[in-house]
Amino acid sequence: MPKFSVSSPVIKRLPRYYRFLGKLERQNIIRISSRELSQKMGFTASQIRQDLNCFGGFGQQGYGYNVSVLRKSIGEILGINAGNKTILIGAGNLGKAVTTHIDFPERGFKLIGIFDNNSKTIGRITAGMPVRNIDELEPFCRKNQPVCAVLCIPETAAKELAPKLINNGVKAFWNFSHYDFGKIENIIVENVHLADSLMTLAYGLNNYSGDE
Amino acid sequence: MPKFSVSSPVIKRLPRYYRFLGKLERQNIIRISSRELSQKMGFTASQIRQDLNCFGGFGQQGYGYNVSVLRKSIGEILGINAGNKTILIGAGNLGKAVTTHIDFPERGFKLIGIFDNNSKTIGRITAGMPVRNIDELEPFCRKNQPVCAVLCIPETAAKELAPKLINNGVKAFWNFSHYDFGKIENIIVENVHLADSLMTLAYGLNNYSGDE
DNA sequence: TAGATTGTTAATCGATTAACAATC
DNA sequence: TAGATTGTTAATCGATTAACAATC
Repeated sequence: MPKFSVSSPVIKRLPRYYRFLGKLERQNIIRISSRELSQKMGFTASQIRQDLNCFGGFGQQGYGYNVSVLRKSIGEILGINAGNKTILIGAGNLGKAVTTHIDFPERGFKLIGIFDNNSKTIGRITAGMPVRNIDELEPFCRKNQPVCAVLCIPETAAKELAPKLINNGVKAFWNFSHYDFGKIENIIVENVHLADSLMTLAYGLNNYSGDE
Repeated sequence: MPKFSVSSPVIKRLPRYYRFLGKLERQNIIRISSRELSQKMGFTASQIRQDLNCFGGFGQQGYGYNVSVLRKSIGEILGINAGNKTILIGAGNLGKAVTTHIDFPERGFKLIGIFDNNSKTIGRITAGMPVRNIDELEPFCRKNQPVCAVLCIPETAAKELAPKLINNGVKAFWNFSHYDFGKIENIIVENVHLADSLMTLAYGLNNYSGDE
């Protein structure tokens, strides 16, 4: 649907639009103009119209945008209904939190397996399924063909497992580890560097907050 | 130290530099040129030199940069030793994971209190301290003056608590909730929208991965 | 129809990259 | 000194904003 390759700043804004439109929908707001939406979201109206027009004309001159139609459209663009088969590796504190905190189906993913190497954790029921032994990882992949892996493991483990997963057909990684994938053809990686985020906050706190 | 207000893309790269320099240090690498570092990190050498020169000349012509000096300098710029007093609100799965997974002192923060409203959670020892009743939040703030709050709570709770925390002198928020702070004078907010991150990955998976 | 607001083109702004003189 | 590599200025690139004709 996109006219051509859409720039990454635009794509990163799509979930935000989706979220805000959801809020509007829950407030029973039927239509909204780019100007009203811009005020609510802190973007410019121009940017909103530019962004949306990367994917086609969702609005109507003189009227604006239909909230629920627009939300549904953005959901489709994002692939919210794709149900991409996904495994999660590392059922420690972080892995468990991700598993319980994120509504995978709602975001376009289907969690089909959880793995860990810790004998205390293996077998425990998490998100309705038993944590599997990491030894079963490759056979499991061959059989069930997950396309996405969530990495809640240390850097060293990620470094070791990533090539194996790629070999077994995994195309996308949600990477919470410090392992650096670099650029790999046809593989997409979304890094979540929580510590980096916190350090950015430290910078702000020490340089911009308060009376300066 | 910064010559003048440094742009946000630069600041967001600082933790990454810090992290990579740490790796180099552990490999006992003493010096590195911007070109070598650029190859390792996937930036251009030009960008690295530009970025660093926002804060002063850390290098030496003909030599490059001293790894550990540069790392230490970036750490100081980020405020890694500031020990900003911090409270965490919401000791559910996500809050617990953040508490255990993030090394706060290492990032410039000192965790001094954890709060929840769930009677099952209150009193439980987490990160070496008891989870406090949310009712104690304001008195605690008045007494202990935290400058930073980590919000691992739902949007509604964040909406209610944010103004109270600001009133009590909190200057910085690490916000895992969907609550939208907007722009507030002298208050800095670092949002972590995990679901947004995952949806970005969905987009990539459905549009760029594989043979397209 | 007149008013409103989009879709889209053009102008601006900022960030990245290239180039090179300064200098270790 | 000669070679290497920075610090910094200038050129390019891309993203955001402004403007306006198209149109509901």
